[in-house]
Amino acid sequence: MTADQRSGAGTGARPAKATRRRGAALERAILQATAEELVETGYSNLTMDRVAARAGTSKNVIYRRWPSRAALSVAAYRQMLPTDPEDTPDTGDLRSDALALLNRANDRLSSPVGKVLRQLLSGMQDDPERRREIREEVAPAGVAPWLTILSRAIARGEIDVAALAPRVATVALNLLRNEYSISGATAVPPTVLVEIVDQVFLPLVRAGR
Amino acid sequence: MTADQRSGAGTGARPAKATRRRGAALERAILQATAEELVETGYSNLTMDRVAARAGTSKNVIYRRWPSRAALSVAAYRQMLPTDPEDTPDTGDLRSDALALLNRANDRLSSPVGKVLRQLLSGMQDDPERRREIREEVAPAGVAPWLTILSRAIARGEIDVAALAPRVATVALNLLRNEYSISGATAVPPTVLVEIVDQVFLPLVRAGR
Amino acid sequence: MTADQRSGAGTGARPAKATRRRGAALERAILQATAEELVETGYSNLTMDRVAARAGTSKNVIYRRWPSRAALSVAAYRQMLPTDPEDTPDTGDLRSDALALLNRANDRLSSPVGKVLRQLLSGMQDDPERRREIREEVAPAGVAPWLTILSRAIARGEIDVAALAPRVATVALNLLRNEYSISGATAVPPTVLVEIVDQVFLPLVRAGR
Amino acid sequence: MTADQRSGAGTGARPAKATRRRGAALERAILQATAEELVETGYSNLTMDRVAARAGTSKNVIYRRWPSRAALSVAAYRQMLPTDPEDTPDTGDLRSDALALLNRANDRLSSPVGKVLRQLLSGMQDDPERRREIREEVAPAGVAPWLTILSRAIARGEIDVAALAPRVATVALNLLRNEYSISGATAVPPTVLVEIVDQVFLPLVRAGR
DNA sequence: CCTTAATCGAGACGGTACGTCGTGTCTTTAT
DNA sequence: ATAAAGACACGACGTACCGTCTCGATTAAGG
Repeated sequence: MTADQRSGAGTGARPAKATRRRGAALERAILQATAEELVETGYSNLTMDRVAARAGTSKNVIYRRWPSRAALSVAAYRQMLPTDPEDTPDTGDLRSDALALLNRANDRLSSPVGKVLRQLLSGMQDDPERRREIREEVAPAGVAPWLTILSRAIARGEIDVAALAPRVATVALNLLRNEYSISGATAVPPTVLVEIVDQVFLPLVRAGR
Repeated sequence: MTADQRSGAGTGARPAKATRRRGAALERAILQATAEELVETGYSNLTMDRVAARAGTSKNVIYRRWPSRAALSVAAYRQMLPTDPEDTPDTGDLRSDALALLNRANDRLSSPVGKVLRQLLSGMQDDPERRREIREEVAPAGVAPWLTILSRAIARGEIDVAALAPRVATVALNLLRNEYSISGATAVPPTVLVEIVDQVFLPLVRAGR
Repeated sequence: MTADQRSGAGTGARPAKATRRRGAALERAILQATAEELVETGYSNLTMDRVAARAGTSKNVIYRRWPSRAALSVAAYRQMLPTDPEDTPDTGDLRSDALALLNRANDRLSSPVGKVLRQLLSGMQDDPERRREIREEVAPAGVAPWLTILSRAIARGEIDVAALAPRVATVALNLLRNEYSISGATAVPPTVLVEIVDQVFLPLVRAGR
Repeated sequence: MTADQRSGAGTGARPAKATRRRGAALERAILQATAEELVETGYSNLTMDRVAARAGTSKNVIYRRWPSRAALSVAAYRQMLPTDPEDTPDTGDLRSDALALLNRANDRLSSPVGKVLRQLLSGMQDDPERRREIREEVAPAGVAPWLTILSRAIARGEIDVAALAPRVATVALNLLRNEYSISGATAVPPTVLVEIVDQVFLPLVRAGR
């Protein structure tokens, strides 16, 4: 939250905001407040009243921009995503690369941001529109680096080109996601990641050799 | 509430049930009503008031048995599960067996009961107690038949004994579950099942041969 | 309550009021509804739910203005009081004047409004705040005309000035009130009024002569 | 509360009542419990559940004997009344006698028992049956001594026989009662008693002389 | 520069559902 | 047969949040 965003809210003689926010600045403040609420209380406990209060605005202003709690939350989630491009690991060894990628995915899913993501996916079980938004935002993000490390392994002659098939390339990621969808909030232990890589991922990509 | 405010209950023209339900019979009626509400309106739209009305009882009676909407719903879900033992397919061909099992799982997950299951898992993101209940109820159910068909294939010499490793045996099921957790409410098309079996499951179990 | 449980209000086929009531207009509507309920069902059977329904609003709105059923009822009672100034009888004869005043008081106490008053006084036995409100609103109202007719009688030389002492001037009224507090709901018969005037009031005010 | 009334209520391993009470003993225990609740929490906060618990019995047993909370409370109130015959003051002076009687009435009305009485009268505004019960029990009690002191004053030649008229004889008592019905819970200050006697009672009974 | 239309902030409004409490009735078990 | 225990069906409580609305204050833009 930027410092000028809210002047002494709650003080008896309110000094009156320096200037009334509009447009983009206001929108950012609302999304920021929503993001904070999402992290602190979770999606299912997020209320429009609290978001409005935290952002120093009114529900009216929020509903003018987003039609529902769900839409607002998805919009706020987008702001939470890291924007820096991720560098794909390149150790020269497929197993190390895969473990690195899987660990990174695990870190993200177990981070506050990941927790929010899972809550959103859950909370929008019956809102296909929002689900699509989230899926399109998130899903593709993870596939590319796997294709990269597989391509390098193919180049090294380690595995066959068949491993680039989407179902094969994403198998580790999908199994990890599945762990979360079953286990709920807690982080997946590293042991499981090793199992996924050694018992499923590596045997599979090497099968076609 | 001041006590002189009390209304006389039961003076209306109630049909007056033959005899007042109690204990198990009443419990069954409540779970039945809950199950119907779950199928008709979904978990997130289920209200205690409606369940009570539908069951012809009062919220009081419900809260005496289950501490929350979540607990009630999980209990009702249990009643919805089919109780007949499932016969494991045995076609003499591992691929056919796997497809049959996966199709059956898909049918279940896309059925009303499956829909309810997914809603429950979603709605209890932050209620580890209920999650555990569901997981324990549901998860193990699906693994056994996979071990069976794999054992037969091993006996036939089709695949290696390594395929009995839990992560390997459940890989198809887990990938299917993952499809649902991503795609949401809609059923997974048969094409995907075939892909999972042919691109992942079969190559993997045959890898150790 | 988990927040994903939220229902959409207003989707039904509401008639949709021309314009939404606010402030004074709304307040009047609520007090009107309360007054009607008080007369129809009595204070002890008055419920916030019914008042809200009758006024076409929600309990929320009522509780925002009045902290309790008691406070609401007292406020409604105020609206029920006649606002027109009462003309003091002046027959030239103290006995006739007194009987006229006492009859009027009896009529008021036995009217629906009077019944409500008595219910309120009863129902707020242990709410000193509300009692004070009622007392201040109601008690003084009745004393003035008695002082007037007594003053006239003094001017006529009928009685002594000592009759203006508060305890003396209000004795008839207080005895009438006492009849109600003992007898409960029913009206006090005219015979009693005559007795009070002839056996107590007149002898007393004439005593000092 | 008699000692054998309740054995270790609330202790983990209930020792089981020595013997199960029946008939009169049970009835007394219930009325005793009711009386205690009336004094402690007041009529409007008295609940059947608590009475049953306190008496170590069940609501069923209570309802078999008394049809309602009101009837039970009135019955319990009767048990609270002092049974010893009251001695009428005889100072040889009507004013002293009257003040003594009025003070005694004031003490009773402001005592816990008096408080209960007023609550009952209030709470049964619309239960004529119970009101009658209370009135018949209580009202006559107070009149006799007033007739006694007035008779003695007549014998002394202090006042005229007309003072024995019921309305006259009870005027002080009724005015005191009225004070309570207006002021509510608080005790009436002694000043008021003196005023009633000196400004109303004495002038009135002496008027006919 | 001054009007004018739009938007903001604040909060009231009409609803639905919550989880709790007390009523008076009913059922069961044990004395 | 009745006591004790407690479940049952009902209605009301007071609170929370929804999504809509009204209202005055502020702000940007156009004549």
